Amino acid sequence: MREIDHQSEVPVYRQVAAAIRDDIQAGRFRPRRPLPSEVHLQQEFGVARDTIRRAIGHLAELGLVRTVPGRGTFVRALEVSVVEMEPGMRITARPASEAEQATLELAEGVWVLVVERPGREPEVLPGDAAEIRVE
Amino acid sequence: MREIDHQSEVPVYRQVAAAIRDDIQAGRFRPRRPLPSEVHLQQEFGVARDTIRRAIGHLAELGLVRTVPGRGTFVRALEVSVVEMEPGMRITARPASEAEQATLELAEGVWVLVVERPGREPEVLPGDAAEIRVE
DNA sequence: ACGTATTTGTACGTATGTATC
DNA sequence: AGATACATACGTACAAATACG
Repeated sequence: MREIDHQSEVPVYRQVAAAIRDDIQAGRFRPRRPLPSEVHLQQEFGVARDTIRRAIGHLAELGLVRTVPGRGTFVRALEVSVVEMEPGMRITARPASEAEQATLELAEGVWVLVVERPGREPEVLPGDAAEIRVE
Repeated sequence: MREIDHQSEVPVYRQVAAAIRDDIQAGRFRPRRPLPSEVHLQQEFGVARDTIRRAIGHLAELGLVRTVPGRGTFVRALEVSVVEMEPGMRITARPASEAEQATLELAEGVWVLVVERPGREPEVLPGDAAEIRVE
């Protein structure tokens, strides 16, 4: 059983989320690998499944994990793409297709950025892990 | 009791969300006014409070409403601001202050855009209801 | 092709805490 | 202080998606 303080003013689900985040950053839960199941985590932390789901939901909002129904919750391999704006470039945004949602490991509702450069193929980036810069 | 189909393949909380959204658009729930309380809605729709909260959470994600602990859930008066980018302008983004969260009716976690034009006061816009354009 | 086990999703209920009025 | 409203947390049950033998 893990270190949860039910008396703390910080909600249990946030404590759990922080613990899982730390585990991800410590390498215990690896990118592209699933977290333990909700039931497993529930037992490990000694909290209700509801609480685990809130914790995971919070991490999903932050873009750290991504949940797939019937399969599990996976640690996102997230690298921020940095795009330097140059003359003639165009960047547009649109909802991700299902295929993009899968290959880019996007949470539901996350958009993609389409980067168009003259004479090149358009590039599609995850909207929640891209940075646009201008000199 | 309202029109909920528990056999439908669309989840109850989405049906409730749709019904509330329709009520907002039909003017039954007005901008800047609170929705009925969760307990009231629970009785009106004949579902669990949990389900009402999911429905409201969904609407909050869409930016249609905003929930304030201890007070209620309010219909957002949302107008999309359109900003035309011109030479010399700068737009930056940052987390909303508490004051901005209140006056701009922002959900938690929504950022604001700061629009700076030479020789003018900076303008602060809600990040979830602003559109930046370039000719 | 089919059933079974696993995992997440939804929905219900109940209790208690915290914020606001 | 008391009433009202949202927030968190517990529990339970079943449905739906997936994976596998």
